[in-house]
Amino acid sequence: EKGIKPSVHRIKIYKYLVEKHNHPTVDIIYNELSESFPTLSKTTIYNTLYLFARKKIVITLTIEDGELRFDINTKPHIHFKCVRCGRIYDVYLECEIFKRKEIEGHKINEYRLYLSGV
Amino acid sequence: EKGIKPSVHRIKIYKYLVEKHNHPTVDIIYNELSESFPTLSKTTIYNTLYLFARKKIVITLTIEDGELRFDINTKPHIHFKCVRCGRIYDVYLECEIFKRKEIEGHKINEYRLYLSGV
DNA sequence: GTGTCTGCAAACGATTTGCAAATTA
DNA sequence: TAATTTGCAAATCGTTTGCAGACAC
Repeated sequence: EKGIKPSVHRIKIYKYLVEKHNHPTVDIIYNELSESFPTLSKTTIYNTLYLFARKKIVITLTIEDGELRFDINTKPHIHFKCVRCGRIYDVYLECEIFKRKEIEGHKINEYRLYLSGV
Repeated sequence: EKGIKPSVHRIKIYKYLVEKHNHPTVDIIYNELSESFPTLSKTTIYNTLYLFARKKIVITLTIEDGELRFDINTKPHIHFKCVRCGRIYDVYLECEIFKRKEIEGHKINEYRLYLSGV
């Protein structure tokens, strides 16, 4: 996978991201995976996720202040957080502003749109 | 100001936000204000900013992961961060998606759009 | 065997809390 | 005076680092 050695831990974390495609924090992954895999450490999850992020296998999100999450879906899209159930959903909507490469003469590299509601 | 007692510290911090209208972190405020006001503590800045946020005098931003910033401009608008100079600019652009109150049957309370570029 | 991966434990930095002293009404 | 605000110091939490042992080629 893009120049990453497939260790047991990395495969486990990768599969978790693909199968759940929730938008987990490090803690969520740790809590869920360590049940079936008790020796897994948080350090390894950090290592792996930041490795994935560097290799552009995942993107990072901060929808709510101070909550870092990871998304295996690297295509540009919008995130919607339900304030009632807490889940995060991917939304694909056209928005003409996202197609612009510059605004008022300034180059734009990246768009992040977060929505919240019910 | 909306049911907040105007102590010396609170006024100082409020004026800072209005005059600079940068989008400071707690540390930025602390570093700049403590020069002219050496006894000011970070605790007070936290207290004051969270008080302002509760009273909706400021909004909070997290453009980059793990960096909490505060904005005295509570009107809905877009934030643009220049990756070269690090400054954050307010952008007012029409975007038809922002006017929608619901998407695919789900109510939307809040839109946050962050841009980065040069 | 060499280099990489893992995970404990300690370090770290931002934020929060407890509480006593200072301030304000 | 009574209630609120301030700020030090300690606690806490998420994240990072150092390093030694385990693992993979």
